[in-house]
Amino acid sequence: MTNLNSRQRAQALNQYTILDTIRMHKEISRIQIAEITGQSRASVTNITADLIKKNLIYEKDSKEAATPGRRRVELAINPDAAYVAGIKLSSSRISCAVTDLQANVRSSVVVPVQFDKRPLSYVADIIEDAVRGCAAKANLTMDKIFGIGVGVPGLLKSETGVYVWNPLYRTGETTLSDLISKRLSIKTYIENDSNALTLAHLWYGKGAHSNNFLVITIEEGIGMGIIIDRRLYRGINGIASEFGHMVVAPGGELCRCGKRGCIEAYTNETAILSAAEKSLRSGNWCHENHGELSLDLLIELARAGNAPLKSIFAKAGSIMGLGIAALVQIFNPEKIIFSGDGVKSGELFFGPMKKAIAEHSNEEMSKPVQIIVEKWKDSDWARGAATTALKEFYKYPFNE
Amino acid sequence: MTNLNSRQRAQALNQYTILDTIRMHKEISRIQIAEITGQSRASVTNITADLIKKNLIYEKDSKEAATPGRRRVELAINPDAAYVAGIKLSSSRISCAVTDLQANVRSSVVVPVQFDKRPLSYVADIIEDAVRGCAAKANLTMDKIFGIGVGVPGLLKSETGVYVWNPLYRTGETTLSDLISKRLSIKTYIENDSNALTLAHLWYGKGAHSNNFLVITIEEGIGMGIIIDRRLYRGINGIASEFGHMVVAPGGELCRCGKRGCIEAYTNETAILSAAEKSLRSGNWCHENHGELSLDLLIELARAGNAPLKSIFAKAGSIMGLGIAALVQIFNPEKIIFSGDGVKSGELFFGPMKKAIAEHSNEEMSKPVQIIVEKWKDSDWARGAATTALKEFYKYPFNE
DNA sequence: AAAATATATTTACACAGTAAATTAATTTGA
DNA sequence: TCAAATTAATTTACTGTGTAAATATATTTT
Repeated sequence: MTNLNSRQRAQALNQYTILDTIRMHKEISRIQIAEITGQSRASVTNITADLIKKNLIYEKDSKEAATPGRRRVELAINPDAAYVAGIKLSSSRISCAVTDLQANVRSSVVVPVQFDKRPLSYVADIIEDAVRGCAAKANLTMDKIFGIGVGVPGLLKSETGVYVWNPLYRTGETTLSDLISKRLSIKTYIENDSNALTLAHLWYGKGAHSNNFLVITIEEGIGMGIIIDRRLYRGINGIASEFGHMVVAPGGELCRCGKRGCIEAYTNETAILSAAEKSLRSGNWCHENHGELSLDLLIELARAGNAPLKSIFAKAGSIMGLGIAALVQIFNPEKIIFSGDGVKSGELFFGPMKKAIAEHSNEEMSKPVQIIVEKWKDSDWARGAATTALKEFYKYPFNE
Repeated sequence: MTNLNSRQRAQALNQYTILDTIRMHKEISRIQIAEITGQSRASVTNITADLIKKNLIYEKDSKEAATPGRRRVELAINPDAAYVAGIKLSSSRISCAVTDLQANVRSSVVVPVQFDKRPLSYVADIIEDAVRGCAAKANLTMDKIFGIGVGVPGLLKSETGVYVWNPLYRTGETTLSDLISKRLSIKTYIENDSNALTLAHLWYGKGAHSNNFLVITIEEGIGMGIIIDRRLYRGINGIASEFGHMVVAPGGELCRCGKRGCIEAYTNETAILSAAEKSLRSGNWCHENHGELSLDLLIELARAGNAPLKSIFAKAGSIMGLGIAALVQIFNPEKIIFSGDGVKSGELFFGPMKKAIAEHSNEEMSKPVQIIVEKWKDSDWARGAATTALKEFYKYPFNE
């Protein structure tokens, strides 16, 4: 599987390039593949024949076209050639999804869970059940699941799966990926949750046709993924892109990471909730009328015209904008994609953010950047995690 | 030269890999090359034979070794196989250097120049003279000069050489690289000065064995170069890494770029000089005693114990540290290299900077980073620019 | 139905790179 | 001093991917 010599590497690359080209274009003829990849038609015929034999791709019924000459036969990935599972760990729950080769979610489940008190094996138990349940729900036997991707918050060295900083469970000798792969006998890949989601954007989302972009995730934590030349950048220790804990206000608010003035300390859900609580308490607000304070409620009130709340969102947005401006100056990216549950605050947050970006970055750099706020779906995290496993599948589909 | 088919591309890659391996290791035997590149011994023999025939490399006299068996024949780049010229434009002067294939400076000249009043052709004239002079000084005829690299401050799209923002001369329709290549009939490459210097570090300097690092240049402007996976990152428009104009103090000092609170507005030579002048004027300092105010003088006075001056350097260092901390969080780089004339302020500046980095970044990320302050040589800028041309040479040395 | 046109496959082959054998250059030890 | 041992480099014989060109296939146009 590994340790190929230079000729085999060149061959593997040609094969991978063709498969990747088909995946990216969804439907594409052999001639187009030859043009795009620079390989000869004969070669494309051979390699695609191999892929068809292995059931990874199939020929679509050629559609009518009013041009003379033989019709192009469109090739497409067979989404049912294999499946993967994706797991996302959050502070309060574990989400699981099973997807096909095109990252279509076939089934998903969410299990509420408390991390802090239980041993890691308990977490692994829940994940095992979730994967089995998810597979069953999608009418799949476990042997159809090619791999499992796990997305976790915090800093971890992605090659080894070892945590550097972990907000969820106590870090021990065993890694979660080992526990899971042992239980289910399925290869398991662990990755920072934002990085995994970024890969999903690269392969199937708004970044499918971009080479350089950033993904910012807004949830309990503020995360980032960096795509450079269509590859995920992880840094020297695999712990890069800790954008949320970049300091924008030296000596400012205390952050849960221990530093002061981090972006996260102003922009995550907790920060907004606690600022809102303070504001509402000082006003004539009656708590019982609305029950538990939630982000959804705050958004509703702010949209209805509550000025102090509006300014809380605006301040958070401005701080975010200052950080994003720095990223714009440094990366000159094609686009910045905002994902995660936190995007629901919408223009309350992103309006002021965009203003701050314009103010704190050079026009030449900020104007061409596309700011994309994704519509968020609950299974997106787990789907992102699944992509981590999909990536491995596409890497080595030729050696059984 | 371009437009190779997939087989030719694979071949070119193998050839390049071997040449690159020799360059990186300075001296290396065929067996080692085979091991490192994963190619067969036979192949290495063939390709290196080709390189020897073309005079790009040569066999060193094998040295004595106390091990049994036939001695390894060390191969090395022939530095005299070709030469390149490098040009660096600063606000007050043009520096030129001619280097060999190993980036050794063979000769260099500096020409004082005023940009603002003259047409671009005047600049090109000076450059032409400088290159001819430099070549003569190194006893080389012009046909030995393979290429010219020009390093310029400001934002420019590197493929086209077109300026986006230029602090030196009025930007017109013609690009400087076109003017030069026409005059001398030598292929000319233009690149942001910091990027060029960063390439020099990657190929011949402190970054020679690192895959991911940053270079910060301190001069009139604060510049940055980003190396990711041994490649220079330029961003989507080729204008990335504008670190100097990242805002760290919203609403702070006015910067020459028009924004407020940029790192450059606190840390470049002008900022320090003007802060110092204010401080000295308010004290009992006698201007005539010391002549013109210069950075060298300020450093001398601060080192001698002038507390207000010391704190000016310290403040600049802290601001830089805040910015660097952000880079550390985002990139998790292996090392950060500081270059440029500004490094001469030494610990006055870098001491407080390091303290600020530690304060504003997570320990897991800041501790492994190597902060390297380069000793600065005057010809380093021009040498960096020359590297831009060298890079192109190594890319295509096989097709004449 | 033949001509024109475009796509895909087959054929015949080139040649870069490989494995294995051979040659070359050394040290070690008897 | 010379055979044995050891390691490096080259040569030999061959493999097989990928290529160019020819051919087959599928379709529209006239």
